[in-house]
Amino acid sequence: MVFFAQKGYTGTSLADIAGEIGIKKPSIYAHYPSKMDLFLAVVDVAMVDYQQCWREALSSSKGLPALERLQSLYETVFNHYIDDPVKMALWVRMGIFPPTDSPIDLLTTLKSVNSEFTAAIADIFRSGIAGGDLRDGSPDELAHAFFSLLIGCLIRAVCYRETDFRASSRCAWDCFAAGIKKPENNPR
Amino acid sequence: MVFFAQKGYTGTSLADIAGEIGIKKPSIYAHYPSKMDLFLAVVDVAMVDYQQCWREALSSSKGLPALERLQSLYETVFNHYIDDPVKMALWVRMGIFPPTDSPIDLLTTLKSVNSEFTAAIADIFRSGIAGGDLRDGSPDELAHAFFSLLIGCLIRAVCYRETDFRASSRCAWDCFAAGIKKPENNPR
DNA sequence: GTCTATAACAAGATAGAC
DNA sequence: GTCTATCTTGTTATAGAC
Repeated sequence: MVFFAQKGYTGTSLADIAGEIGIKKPSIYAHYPSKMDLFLAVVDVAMVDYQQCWREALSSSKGLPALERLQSLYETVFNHYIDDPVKMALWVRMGIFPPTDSPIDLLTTLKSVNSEFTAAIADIFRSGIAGGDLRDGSPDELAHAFFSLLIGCLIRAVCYRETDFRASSRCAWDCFAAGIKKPENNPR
Repeated sequence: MVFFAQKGYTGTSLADIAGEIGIKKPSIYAHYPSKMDLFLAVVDVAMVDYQQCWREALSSSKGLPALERLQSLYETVFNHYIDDPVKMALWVRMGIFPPTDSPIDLLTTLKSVNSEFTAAIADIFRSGIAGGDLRDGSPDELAHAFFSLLIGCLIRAVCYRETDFRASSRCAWDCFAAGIKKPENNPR
């Protein structure tokens, strides 16, 4: 929902939401028992969308060499969010600043959802290092670096909405890719 | 202020703040004409602190070779925030999700503050490329990549508070540094 | 400067008619 | 399911005593 993404949980009133969809405030309670339940339903949709995005990206890139696969994942997830600023803003907000009085621990939930994908990224690094394509290093730390770059680029895109960061984010990836690639063996 | 960082502007009540510092709610109005004025004063402190951090980091690293200077800046700013999670949370929140009903455009203000430092980083890239230390590329895009990695690492640190990301963020920098460095000229 | 008291208001939530 | 009307709570803000 647009309002939760832009104004946050406490900043959004039920009157806002009701007006958006053309009904009056009390009618919301015919669909959701409370504001928090409505919010959690919205978050749930975003969470499923996030998981689908990653799972599809992982399965469709299966078999690629490590570096190309990482780039494919980076680009797929980046494009998934860069084209939908509202979705991205909601996700960033929930991931960093969930409402403090939520009945379930949203941060913990999101982290456990994410752990599936950080583990997958770490595995790709592991196999790339084992295969000699990638420079040696800790797979977990490298996965952290991967995610840091990705969310850093996405967040700058949220923040500077008027600028198109596609090219710059591609540049960021190119630098990172050059840094994780195993240096060519100098002939002789 | 702790509450603004943790619960945001709308999520923070004046009663919270008054209780924190040991006075009663109405007494706040002896110091600030409104809640928003109080908030803007807090933001102003954070903004000055941010500028000081960057300006000191820039001046104390003056004269270093481009790559070392970039690393010095990265580490200085990272450490400045990693040691103070509240300060970091406030800064991230204001930078991404400022209150929507602020009388001044906080996002624009922050961006103009930041433009001084993105320009400085781009200049360092420019001179590093000219001097042959760094790989060729667009200085502005490289500066974007630098900031993306930095705030990505910081935001992951906000999010996963229980994990110490110092080592991992150093790893992220090492990858990036290896990627922006000019490849050694293969002898022969 | 800080307090008690209170006004004015907005927001979440509920009851009951249609 | 949706509405009007109402209740309750929490919050900003002000007035006036100490």
